[in-house]
Amino acid sequence: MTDIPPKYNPKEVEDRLYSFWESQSFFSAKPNPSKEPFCIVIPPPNITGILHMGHALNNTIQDILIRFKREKGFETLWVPGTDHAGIATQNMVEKKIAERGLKRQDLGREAFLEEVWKWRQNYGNTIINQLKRLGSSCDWERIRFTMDEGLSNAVLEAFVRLYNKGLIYKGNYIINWCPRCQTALSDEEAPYQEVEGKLYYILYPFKEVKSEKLKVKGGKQKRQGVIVATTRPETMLGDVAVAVHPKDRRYKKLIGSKVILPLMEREIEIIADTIVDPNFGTGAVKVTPAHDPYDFEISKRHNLKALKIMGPDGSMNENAGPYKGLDRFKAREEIIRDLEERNLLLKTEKHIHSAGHCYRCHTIIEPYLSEQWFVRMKPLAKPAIEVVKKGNIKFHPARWTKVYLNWMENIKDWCISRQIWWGHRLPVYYCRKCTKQANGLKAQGSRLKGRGENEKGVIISKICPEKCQGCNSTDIYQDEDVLDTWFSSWLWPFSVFGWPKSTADLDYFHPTSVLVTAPEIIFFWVARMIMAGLEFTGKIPFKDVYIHGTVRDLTGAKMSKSLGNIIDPIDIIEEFGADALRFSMISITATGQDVFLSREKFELGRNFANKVWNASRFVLMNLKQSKEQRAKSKELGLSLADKWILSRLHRTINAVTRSLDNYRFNEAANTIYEFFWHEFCDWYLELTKPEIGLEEKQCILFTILENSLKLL
RNA sequence: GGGCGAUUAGCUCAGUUGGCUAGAGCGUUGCGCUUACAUCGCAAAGGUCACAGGUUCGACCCCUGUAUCGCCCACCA
Repeated sequence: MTDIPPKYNPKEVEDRLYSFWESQSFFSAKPNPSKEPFCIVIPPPNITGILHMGHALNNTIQDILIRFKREKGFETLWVPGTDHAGIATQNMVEKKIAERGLKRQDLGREAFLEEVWKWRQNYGNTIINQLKRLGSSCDWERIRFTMDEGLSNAVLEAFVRLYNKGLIYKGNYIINWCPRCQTALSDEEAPYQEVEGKLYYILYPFKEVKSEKLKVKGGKQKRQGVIVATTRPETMLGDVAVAVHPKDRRYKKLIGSKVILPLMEREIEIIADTIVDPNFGTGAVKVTPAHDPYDFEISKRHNLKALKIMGPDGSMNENAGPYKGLDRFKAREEIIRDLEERNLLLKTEKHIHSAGHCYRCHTIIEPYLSEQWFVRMKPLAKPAIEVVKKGNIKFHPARWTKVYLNWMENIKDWCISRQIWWGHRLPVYYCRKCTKQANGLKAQGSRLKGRGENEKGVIISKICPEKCQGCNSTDIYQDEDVLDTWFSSWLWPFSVFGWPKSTADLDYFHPTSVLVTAPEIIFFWVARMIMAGLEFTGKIPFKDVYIHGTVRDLTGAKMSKSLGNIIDPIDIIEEFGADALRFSMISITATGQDVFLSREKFELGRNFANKVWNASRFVLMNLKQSKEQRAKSKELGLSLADKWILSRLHRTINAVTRSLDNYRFNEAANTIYEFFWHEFCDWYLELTKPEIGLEEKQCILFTILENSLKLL
């Protein structure tokens, strides 16, 4: 803004411009039983986060909805907050103390957590402040955090209830393990990505074949052993069998015979299992129960023991013989070299396959056998499928319904324990005496727990029990693990209102009205909230789910720090203004479509904001009357132009309302843009200039301006 | 392997109940500093709406198939 005319008093105009914002009491909605409320809970961004364009889009949409409903006279509430982001935050703080040469183990659990809370104190509000800068009209008095006392209480309550219903169990299974973060992850936290790897063909010689005599040439190989194909040769150290399809002619006769596991020189059996696809590789699969989920299944069917060859950090352990201590990828190299030396590596071919990656640090995850806690999901999914099928919860655009249902119908149990320190610690306690006994029995092979049965010496309780109910011992300790962050997020729509306590807020604002989020969050959060809502409150948590597109750069890549293609919303706010940012985003984002951003695209909003500013300035600088006087001069003769612009205004109001009712935000934005710029400014304002001194003209100008700003 | 989305002006994209001479922003060309705005105004050029069939009085929009690009999911040893 340069060259402001001298007669124009910027302060005065600004005061006028914003006066009607202030005249409305937006915030701190209170339960008002006589009115139907409109309520949104913000998808809690994580406390390590900084505002990115996805947030900007998401919050702008919510802000539009909430302001729209306010304008329509609803009692509105928009609850903001953050989640504690267990793994991400812990990584952040670990990095910070590493600068002092410390590991979290050096500090110990308690001192480390103090560091985390300190970190949160200093940095945890960054994103909240950024949301404020964006202009989100949340109820900032009500800001919530998943580690707050009330919300933590809800987490423990939920765990105990599910456990008592037999919906939480502990078990030894293959889970996704991040060797860098050294914790278990849920399936959703380990998204599959394509990796260019290799498929190694390895000969497992028959028992009778002396390995020193091996001469591998041409067709002779088959007579000397079985060839298996693998992408992860290092796991062969933990092989306990070779599996073939029972009907595979090539191998039928071999079932039951033995081969020698190379390098380890162990005897393993050839077994038959229908899970094996005869058309892949050689049709023979090495079976590594401790390091592959499907091999684990096979091992259960054939009663094979699982042999773990890797430690939690992804390095080889004492079962790996000479490879002990090597990192998994280093071990792979050495094993390949050793196999080559022995003429056992027959072929290597390029192979593109998918591997899970840690969603926090992008390390390739390791399928890893370990004892974890799980939520049994099928029973929770059933009612959550029904409410969507019945239309009690609607997705916008509707196509996401199918995605949701498909996932829900194939849902797997949810691994909820994490081997980190920052988070809600499991409300699980053990009596040292009883568990010792139980472990003794386990070692003798007796089966101790069934589905939902209490393991001996295990106490599930929100508070630490004073003594063991079994043996009265007071030697009690708590499980070391914490819960998946999403185990607190899935309670969000009612935990923010005080659940499990029954509160007036909960009664009035829950279920909420609409949930606005990105597609990748459907599984993480939306589906789980629906399940939790039905399970714990008996109600759906929201009626509408609006799924907006993903923000991408011009090449279509998702914006991410690692790609370096981020456009920082704060930069845009500083250069163009928050209104320009928000208006641009909305007007270029078609319903549910991904949005491809570049810096230049924000010029659209900047230019429009500038137009609005100048038009407002022009109207207000010519205004002579007070608001009260203007109200008095209502009944005036209207010219054709006056009637025209007023009719266009009302048409615009109707069109914008209709668009917003149908979640068609870009349409609404473009409607008001078109009206304000090309009808109001280009025509009416110009037409009025000669008569600007007339009271009735000023009156109409002000009316149009005020209503346009309200629409905007 | 399954599911989904996209394909419209030089560029980026809108276009929901099938009825237009198919629209916008940016860019381009010409003119314009008329006391809100050059982050502007006026005017103009620019499209066989991916391709091939079909339904219909009428299709950018509905149906079938093809091609290209992208995304998500899946037990790719």
